[in-house]
Amino acid sequence: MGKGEQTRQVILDEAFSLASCIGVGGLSIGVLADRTHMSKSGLFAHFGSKEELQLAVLRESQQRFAEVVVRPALRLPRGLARLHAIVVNWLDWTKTCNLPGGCVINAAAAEFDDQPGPLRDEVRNALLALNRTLAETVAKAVATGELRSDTDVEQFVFELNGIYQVTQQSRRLFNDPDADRRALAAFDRLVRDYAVIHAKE
Amino acid sequence: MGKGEQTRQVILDEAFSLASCIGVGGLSIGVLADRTHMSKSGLFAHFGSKEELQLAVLRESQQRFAEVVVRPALRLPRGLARLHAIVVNWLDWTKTCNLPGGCVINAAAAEFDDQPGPLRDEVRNALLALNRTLAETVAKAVATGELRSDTDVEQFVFELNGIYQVTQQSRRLFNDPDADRRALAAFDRLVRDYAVIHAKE
DNA sequence: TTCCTTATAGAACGATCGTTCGTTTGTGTC
DNA sequence: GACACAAACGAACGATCGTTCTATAAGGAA
Repeated sequence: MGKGEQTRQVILDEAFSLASCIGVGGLSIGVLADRTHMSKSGLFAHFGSKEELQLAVLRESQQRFAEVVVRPALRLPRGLARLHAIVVNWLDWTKTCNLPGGCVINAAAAEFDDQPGPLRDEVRNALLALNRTLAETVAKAVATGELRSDTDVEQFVFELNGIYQVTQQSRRLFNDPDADRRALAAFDRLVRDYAVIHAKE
Repeated sequence: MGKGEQTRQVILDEAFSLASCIGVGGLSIGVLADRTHMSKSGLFAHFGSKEELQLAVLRESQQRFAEVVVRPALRLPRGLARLHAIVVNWLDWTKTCNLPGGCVINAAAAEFDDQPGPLRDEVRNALLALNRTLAETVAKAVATGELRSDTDVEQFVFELNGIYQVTQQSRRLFNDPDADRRALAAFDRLVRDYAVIHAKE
């Protein structure tokens, strides 16, 4: 890895955790230059524009998410076991990665949902891809016979997203110590309602 | 109402709908002055600081929320009917009010959850108050015998918040035409799971 | 070492930020 | 109409924003 790639990665690391706290929109070249002990122009040259820097941060976030949340779960057998692993990794990934201020993309989703442009597109595509992954995982749990065959997969994913978002808010804004427990309880209720009934009595 | 109060309200109206699109943190005195056809200093004098303006917007949002979401529902009998009304009003209130870019406070929650200060406190208190209202409403549905007596009220409210947040995201970021339907389906599933079983067979 | 490329620094640009100040305009009261 | 007070303006402040330019320093291949 050349010198350029190397420092670019250092910048991205810093931008990543900074954006976690103040949002992708709140990133500033000057502040980032200070934190990395570089000149503004030197840092700027690596990206060409502020927007490109922001996009790079969003792509970095996607990459780490795939490595930390999705990939480890792929080693488990398809079905509920894998789905459960993804959900747990998902809920914990802000702790696993260097995300002192919560998921970058999720915050960016609320920030840019009304501002058309490349940033909104990037966020949108990232979350659409995540939903697709979740949908496939749920569909496999239907295929294995663990979830009912008439399961509304899209609805299932919809509700999963709700659980994730309220958990983030409860943790970050309310400092609710029960957030994780409640999230898992909501997930259990979701799975139970869609689960195949094995025995009648 | 004196002249001062009058223009202050004009400013707040504009700031309110602007903040809906770009966030409370993205508000700027200059832009707001242009939109209201005032000078920066003239507008500034009404609030004394930018932060005070932002706080005023958040308080304005709380007031409108109470009028549009909670109050109309209080005319319905306590219990599931009232809870249902609140949820429906809640999901629709960005359409009812002048909120082209979604709920101001909810966006601010994601924006300030990592930045200590008066703004975070205001958002936090607003959402805590909402959760308290929701909890009381759910508790009354338990009291009327419509929901099971062992209902975990906090869990119920937790999941309600999840439904609200994912609905906002689905509508604003994904332009999902099914968002409202899915939200109501999730709410129905929530109520059904906690409802008292009337007949056994 | 030599040479070319890449990476970083430094200074400056125009724009916008929130804020302050002094002045002018407007409103309401005696 | 005169007066007191509130409201709005216009100009300017220092700071920071993203960006551009030119020049210096470092890196890597021959």
